[in-house]
Amino acid sequence: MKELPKVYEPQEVESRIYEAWEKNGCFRAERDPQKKPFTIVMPPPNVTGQLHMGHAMDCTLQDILIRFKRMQGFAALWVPGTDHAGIATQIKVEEALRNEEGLTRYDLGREKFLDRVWDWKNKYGDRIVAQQKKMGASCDWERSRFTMDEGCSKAVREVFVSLYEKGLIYKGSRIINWCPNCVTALSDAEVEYQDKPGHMWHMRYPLTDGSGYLVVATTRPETMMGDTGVAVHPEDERYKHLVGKTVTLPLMDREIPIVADEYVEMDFGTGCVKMTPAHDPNDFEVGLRHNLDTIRVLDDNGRVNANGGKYEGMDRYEARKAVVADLEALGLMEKIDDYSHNVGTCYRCHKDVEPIISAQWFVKMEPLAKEALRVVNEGETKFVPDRFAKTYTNWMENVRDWCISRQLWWGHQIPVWYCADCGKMTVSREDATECAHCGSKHIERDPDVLDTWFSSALWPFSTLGWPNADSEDLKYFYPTDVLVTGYDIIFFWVARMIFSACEHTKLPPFHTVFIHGLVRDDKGRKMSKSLGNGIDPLEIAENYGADALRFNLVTGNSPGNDMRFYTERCEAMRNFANKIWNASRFLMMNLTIDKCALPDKLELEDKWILSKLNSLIPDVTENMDRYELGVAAQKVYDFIWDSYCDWYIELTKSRLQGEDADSKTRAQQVLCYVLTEILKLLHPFMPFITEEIWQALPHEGDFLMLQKWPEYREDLAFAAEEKALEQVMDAIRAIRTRRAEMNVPPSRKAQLTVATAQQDVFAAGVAFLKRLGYASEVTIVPAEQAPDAAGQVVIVTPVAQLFIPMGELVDLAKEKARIEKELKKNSDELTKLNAKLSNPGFVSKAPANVVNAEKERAATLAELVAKLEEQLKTM
RNA sequence: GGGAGCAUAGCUCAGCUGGUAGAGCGCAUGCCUUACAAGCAUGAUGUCACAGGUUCGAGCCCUGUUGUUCCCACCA
Repeated sequence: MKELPKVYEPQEVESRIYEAWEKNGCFRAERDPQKKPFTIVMPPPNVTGQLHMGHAMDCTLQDILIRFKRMQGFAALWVPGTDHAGIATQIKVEEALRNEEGLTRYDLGREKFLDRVWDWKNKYGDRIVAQQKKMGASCDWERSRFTMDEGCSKAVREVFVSLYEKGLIYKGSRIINWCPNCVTALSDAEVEYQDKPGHMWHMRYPLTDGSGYLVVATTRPETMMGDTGVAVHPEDERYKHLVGKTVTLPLMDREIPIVADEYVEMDFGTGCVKMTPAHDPNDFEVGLRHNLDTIRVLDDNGRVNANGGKYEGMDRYEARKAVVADLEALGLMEKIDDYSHNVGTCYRCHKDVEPIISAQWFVKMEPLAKEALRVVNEGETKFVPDRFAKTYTNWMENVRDWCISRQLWWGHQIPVWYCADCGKMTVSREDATECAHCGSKHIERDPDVLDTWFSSALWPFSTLGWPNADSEDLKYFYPTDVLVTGYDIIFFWVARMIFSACEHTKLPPFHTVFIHGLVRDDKGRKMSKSLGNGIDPLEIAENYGADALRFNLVTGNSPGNDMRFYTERCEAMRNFANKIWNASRFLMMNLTIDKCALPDKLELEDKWILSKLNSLIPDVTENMDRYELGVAAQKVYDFIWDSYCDWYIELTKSRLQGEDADSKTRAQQVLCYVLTEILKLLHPFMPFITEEIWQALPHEGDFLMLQKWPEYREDLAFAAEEKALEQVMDAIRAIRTRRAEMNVPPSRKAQLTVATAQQDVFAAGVAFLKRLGYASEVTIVPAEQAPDAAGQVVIVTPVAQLFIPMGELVDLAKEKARIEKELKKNSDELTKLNAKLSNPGFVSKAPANVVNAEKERAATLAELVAKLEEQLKTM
């Protein structure tokens, strides 16, 4: 027998096991008509990113589900892949370019720059995959995809063109969110609002006729050069008479109209609002209604442009200062209040976003949202936990058109060509060489690329071969089953996948969206680079083992809720792994059999553990089916540590070390059988250590990960035996408690007399009472033949009285006090119970099994109370 | 302004369809009992935020209150 180390060493085991799985094709999903498919597509991480704790959790949850389903006999496919992550990746490469060579992307030009990005992608693209492998991810790596690979690109092209042809993609000039730092448009979802302290400037705009001035209140004085009107509420008595007149825009000396619009709130500010249609979405709308000019005053870099008069060339913050100073100098600044307000910032660089009017491409959302809402409302796609369905529908009901063009180079370039001759657009699935309208060769491709999420939105079907309708994978594995992701990208991604799939495949992409929370640091803060409070999952895996990390990430929190990450908790999980390791080590040290089949004869403790295991199996399976992974894991944990290790192994020791060879073999068989079943139940959570141990045990088949998930067995339900042994265990616990209270060391054995009506049960438990109850000798007598209590310690359990002659060790007064305390506790409980049972409402309305259970409990309590009272009398 | 979550042991959190309040860590006491001191045994600690209601019975269901966190929208 191999000598195993006392302490489990995960590092060596994990890499070796993973390699073995991979080499033997354990992760490969075959299309098997005999099996049902089960498919998960992985949320593709940024190709140049690194695995963080959130990924680790996401990865673990998916791996648990996929391993569970694989063991249940499904053709389980987990499609991995990475995302090109437009802005993020481009920024990184630009940074490197600047730092290493002092160049900008413009210095290189588009083509050469893109070559650089691909180099970067090829260099770092495998890093995240390696990290996922460390976590134990059982993906089908051969089906790995990238959002810009050929197939995905084809899908993107197809979707763009078909949406365009249906009129669901259009180009238009709208107010969009513009990041002057990233120099691109952003979608609404990519803007994060932050409360920032600022000011409310009250500025005087003189009436052109010289009859006074209006005061407008604004938080953004630097946009005033683009003002093309002042709006007041039509009902506002203060300003009604001025509507139709004009004011002269200070500093620009331009005459602009005063218009009436319901948009203005009379109670806010001064009731007069400056209108800057080119730089504010609301002003833009008002501008449309009143035919106001649109004057853009900021350029793409956030600097004042030629329309900004003398401020041209200043950046937006300089311009603000200058405008304010000039107005003050002119006596036009009425007052400045402190005012904090929400400012939109770029989700990438966190710089302030500018609303700017710009010609961009949009997806028309309303028609798409309809079906996307229906599938969720009608339950074709369910959210777990279901409260997130509300988050989803809320967003979908109010969704605005999606700005999909980005002024970047890295991404899917928009498949539209503009003709220099006829001015028309050619929108094409293939690269165009001539104008589709006039045949001119003078065409130029739209330089913009698509929002990264445009391609991610197609991920569930583009990875399976769509738009190729003949794709076998698509036919077999699509629609997928479960999508696992954090609640933070429901809008970015989940929503867009659902409407895209509904539109292009006519099916919802998955039936379940399993949402998890964020992993936070131990103080409850979000882990972030800027705070420097991130914990590297790989470092944790290195120190405690990937199994321990995984277990930590799924236990102790419930679906959809954030969790705090405590490194100390990993220690506890590592200890658990070690516990299993040592239990297995013990078993292997005692193993003389080469098969784990159950014996035909079972003893009391065998039936007890088998029966408990038997009820654990459907219990855990049900939790898994309901995505209550943490609860399932906890139950397996408890069973292993408490039932198997602390009790069953201890109960078998006397047999393993005893003379009876048959009994010894049978004990080994049951130990081995139960351990094997446990390893299966635990495998999805802790794949490495379970596989390692299973390989060392007698087994059939090649890998634990390909074994069949345990099922309930009618022939292994032993309710009576289970209950019987519990009675002995109760006695053992009672003895231990008393001895501990009296500070008797375990080494000091004592004689034990058991007076009970359950003589058979206790007879079967003699060995246990000796070993675990520290009895030197055990005598069992009928209940009515209980010995004289004088000079003995008497311990009362509901089914037995235990007598131990160690009077000299006992402090009588203390003992009496203790019994009185116990008596009180039990009689109080009994009183409560009796009150309940004499309540006619309870007896008549509560279900019969509940009433019976309570009656039974009252009976045993009454017996216990009587015995305790009797015992007190003798003292 | 709209929506959602959370409030349970000293700390972090579980608690499934209402039926005797749990875990891990920490704490206390005793044990090197030849699988494991990363362990074993035993123990202490709860007005389940507050106030009502439904029910025979509420940590769980309903209403309201307070505190707290988050999401969405956004008034210049």
